Amino acid sequence: MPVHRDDDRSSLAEIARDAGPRYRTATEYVEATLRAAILEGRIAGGTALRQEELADAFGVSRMPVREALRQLEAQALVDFMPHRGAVVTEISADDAADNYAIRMALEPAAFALSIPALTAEDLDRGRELIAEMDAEQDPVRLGELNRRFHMSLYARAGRVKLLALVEQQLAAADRYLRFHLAAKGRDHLSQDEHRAMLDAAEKREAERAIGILKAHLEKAATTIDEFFRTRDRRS
Amino acid sequence: MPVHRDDDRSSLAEIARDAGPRYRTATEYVEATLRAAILEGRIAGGTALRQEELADAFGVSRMPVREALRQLEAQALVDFMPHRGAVVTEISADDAADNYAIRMALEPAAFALSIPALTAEDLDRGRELIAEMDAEQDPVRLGELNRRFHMSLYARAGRVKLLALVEQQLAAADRYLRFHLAAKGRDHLSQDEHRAMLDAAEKREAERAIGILKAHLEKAATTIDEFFRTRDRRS
DNA sequence: ATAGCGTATATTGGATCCAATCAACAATTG
DNA sequence: CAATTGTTGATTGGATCCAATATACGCTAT
Repeated sequence: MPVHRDDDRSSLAEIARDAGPRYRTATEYVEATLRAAILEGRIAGGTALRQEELADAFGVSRMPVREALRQLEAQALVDFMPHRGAVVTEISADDAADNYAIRMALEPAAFALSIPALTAEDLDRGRELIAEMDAEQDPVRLGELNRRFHMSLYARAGRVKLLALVEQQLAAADRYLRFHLAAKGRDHLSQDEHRAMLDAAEKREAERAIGILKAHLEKAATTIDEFFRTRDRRS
Repeated sequence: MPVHRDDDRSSLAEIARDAGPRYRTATEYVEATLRAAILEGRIAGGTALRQEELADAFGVSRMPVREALRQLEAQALVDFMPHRGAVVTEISADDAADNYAIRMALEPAAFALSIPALTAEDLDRGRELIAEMDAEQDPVRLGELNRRFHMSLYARAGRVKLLALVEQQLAAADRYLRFHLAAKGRDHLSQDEHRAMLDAAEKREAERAIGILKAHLEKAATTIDEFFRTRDRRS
């Protein structure tokens, strides 16, 4: 009988972890992959999602595709029309405004709850993420880093559902990141404000930190709104 | 050939409307019915939802049931465990706190956007709903009226996704209404505050209106939290 | 010529069937 | 006797098949 040393458990855990996320069901796999593709802008708004086509592409039958589409519908990433199928929801100036209205309501609330309980580790993680963003070129990775930075600020809010909602809205905002980069250029991603938020949070100056966050979001909302306005005027 | 008079259209529209919501797919039907049952507290948290059982009860096959459960999962009303099935999410003091944290972030924001644009019709509708609530005994109907009253205040916010999210959270709050009524008794449902909010909104005193709303939500959150604390202490 | 109606085809919605997985219990081994 | 390993029954996940519906096109009648 083999002795159960602690080493066994930890090395096994490492091996399992390095194997990467393993989808336990086909539905899970399709849903996660499709969602990422939509959020990263690899599937444009308005695209019709044919069940059979997706099934072939993913190497599964139509059924897990259908269940995945249902979940994406509930996340407002696809529109379902009975007997007409699923269509990737369109993005627009109006939708962006909605997204920012929601974020401007939720994120300051989460930040306020989190600030008093933030640890040194949280703040360090935030600083690391800022540094990574400075070096990153790929817009998709940039979006992920930005999302994780914001979440690191809210990590100690202690309200799981609130945080889940915030994360979902942050992910939805990724669909607009490309426009933000197109309008502003990649160096000007408000890293100063990110640093200022961290600084204020570290000093537990909640009012100031939240004020910067609000201004940060407001600015981003304005940038994207202007981008859409000038673009739509051209057509 | 029959002449198309305007009367035809209006009377037909009436008939169709009176016929009630007609579900175009079995999935829609199952999803709406199940969601209502969960939110109204007719299915307790922790209940395992067997697919075959539900299929028999609704007179459909397991497939529309599965798709409906997927959507409810995305709405955080059921928990899915691979190969173990769906379970109605548990309610708790913590979950209630989450729900109120989200509502306290979203609803004041929606109210602020809506107040300047509220019409006389909106305000009248609000008054009607308050009157109906005074007369209503059934807690389920009471929850629906309360939800519709709040939504009438936010109706002109002009942000569809924000409003959809608010409505979803208001519906989720219905699961706690029974506790609220148990703790406070049905006459004391803060109708004074409802009236005060309407009054302030009518006079376009945004600050005051929003202040009352925040206090209103805070009070409700405290009531439910106390209820859970005393109940859990008994066990 | 055009509005309305009927038909054909593609696509989705739903049902049934089979395979995979989990939980509980029995058996076995040290 | 305890812990692990098979084994069995119930339940979910996935595949295939059939039915229902929407869109496009062609036809007819005024």
